[in-house]
Amino acid sequence: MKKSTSTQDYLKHIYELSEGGEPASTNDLARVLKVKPASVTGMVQKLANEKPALVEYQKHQGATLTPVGKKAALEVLRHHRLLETWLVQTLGYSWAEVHEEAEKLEHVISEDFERRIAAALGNPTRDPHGELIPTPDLKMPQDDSASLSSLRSGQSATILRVNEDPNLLRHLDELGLIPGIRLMVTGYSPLDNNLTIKVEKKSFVLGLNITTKIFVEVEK
Amino acid sequence: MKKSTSTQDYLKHIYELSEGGEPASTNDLARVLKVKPASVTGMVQKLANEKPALVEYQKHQGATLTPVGKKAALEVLRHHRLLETWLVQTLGYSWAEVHEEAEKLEHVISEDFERRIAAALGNPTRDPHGELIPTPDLKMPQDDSASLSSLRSGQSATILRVNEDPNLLRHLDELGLIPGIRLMVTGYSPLDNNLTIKVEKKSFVLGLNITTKIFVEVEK
DNA sequence: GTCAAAATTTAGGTAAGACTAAATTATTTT
DNA sequence: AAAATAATTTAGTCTTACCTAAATTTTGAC
Ligand SMILES: [Mn+2]
Ligand SMILES: [Mn+2]
Ligand SMILES: [Mn+2]
Ligand SMILES: [Mn+2]
Repeated sequence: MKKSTSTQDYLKHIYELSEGGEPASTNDLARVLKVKPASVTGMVQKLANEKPALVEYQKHQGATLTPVGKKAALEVLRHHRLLETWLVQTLGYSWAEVHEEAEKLEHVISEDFERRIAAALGNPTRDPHGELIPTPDLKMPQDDSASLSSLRSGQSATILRVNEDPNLLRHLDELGLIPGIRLMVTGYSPLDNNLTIKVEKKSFVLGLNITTKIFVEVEK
Repeated sequence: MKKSTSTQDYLKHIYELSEGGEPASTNDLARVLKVKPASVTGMVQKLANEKPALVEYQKHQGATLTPVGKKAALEVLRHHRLLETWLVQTLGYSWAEVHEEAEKLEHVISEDFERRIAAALGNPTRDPHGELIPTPDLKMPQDDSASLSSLRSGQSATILRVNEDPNLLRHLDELGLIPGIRLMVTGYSPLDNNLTIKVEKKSFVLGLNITTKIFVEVEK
């Protein structure tokens, strides 16, 4: 029942690509997995014919996960996000550096290792990017964050998560807008949806392009 | 140039089996690698035909490492031993539990990861079992330890390493005879080569079967 | 609704690295 | 020195997961 590295990566990426409701297309999977579309077709057909089936697949309609496949995907995702958190906390990796390392380690660590790092980290619920970490019984917790773009003047909030786009990440890192930081909205421009936000003593004006990609917990 | 997990394990075990001077035999490799002898023949032939060659191989004569193969073997061994040290130090693994975990991780960590854990541990020279860790430039350090069996009454020493035999390990663990412990020889029996040793306030009499498998640094 | 472009699938191959069964070579025993 | 036993190698398969090239299906522009 132990799944290959390849299978685990397929399941993880099918999970991520189909989170929005749409099945993951052959082409999109090929892109994120860095293999040819023809290879993806072969692999999803195989995963759909396993017993029990890991994916639901109809020709030309893309792939979604069965409950069994989803468990397996969340297992890998839990490993990945715990590992990223742990590499950052204990080995001084930067936010940006951890991904590749976790991408390889996620497939080889034992359940014991998983429990040990989770415990050592105090059973965190989010990774360094702010992504939710699946629970030990492999459920994805409900995301209670709100988009920064939905806030208005006077509201305060703490950053939980930012989109993983590397360019955005670097930009926000320079501004100090990273998970854990507290901010306050001091202005809103209805015409262009710009928000003025204040962090510590500094203020920035941010466009919709940015504010929709920052997720926060609003103070009541 | 990046070597497969399989190749890395072959090289590591050829290194270990041929440390005594004799080439590693097909059968012995099959045993430690948990693979059939026929598979070993195929693989060592392949490794001998790589350019540059990783092993020296003559039909029926077993395999030894070329300088290139030896570097690669020491690389894996360094990873393995650093990982074991680190898992014990930072995640509370016991002495006995680490091996399997390190066996898988050794093949996937980056050089950056290696440097980070080495630095975090203070660049250790021995792993938790007391085995020497290859240096960053992949040389095996000179082993300056002496067998406990060579000591005589009045000499004091610190345990550096014990043989990895699981039964012996458990026994010595109960007696508190583990790397780092200081002991003194208080008696020697020429007829059976038994040694009486004192650790803290306790004394034990140990036979040659045990004393030849404990390695120490003698105090001058 | 037709038709070209884009996406997807099929068919046929390759490379690693394992296995089994049979053949060969080496080592012991007598 | 021959026979028996043990170790090793060869030959032929299998599985996994990739690839390319060609065929097909779907979609979007007119
Ligand atoms: Mn991965
Ligand atoms: Mn797990
Ligand atoms: Mn290994
Ligand atoms: Mn290394």
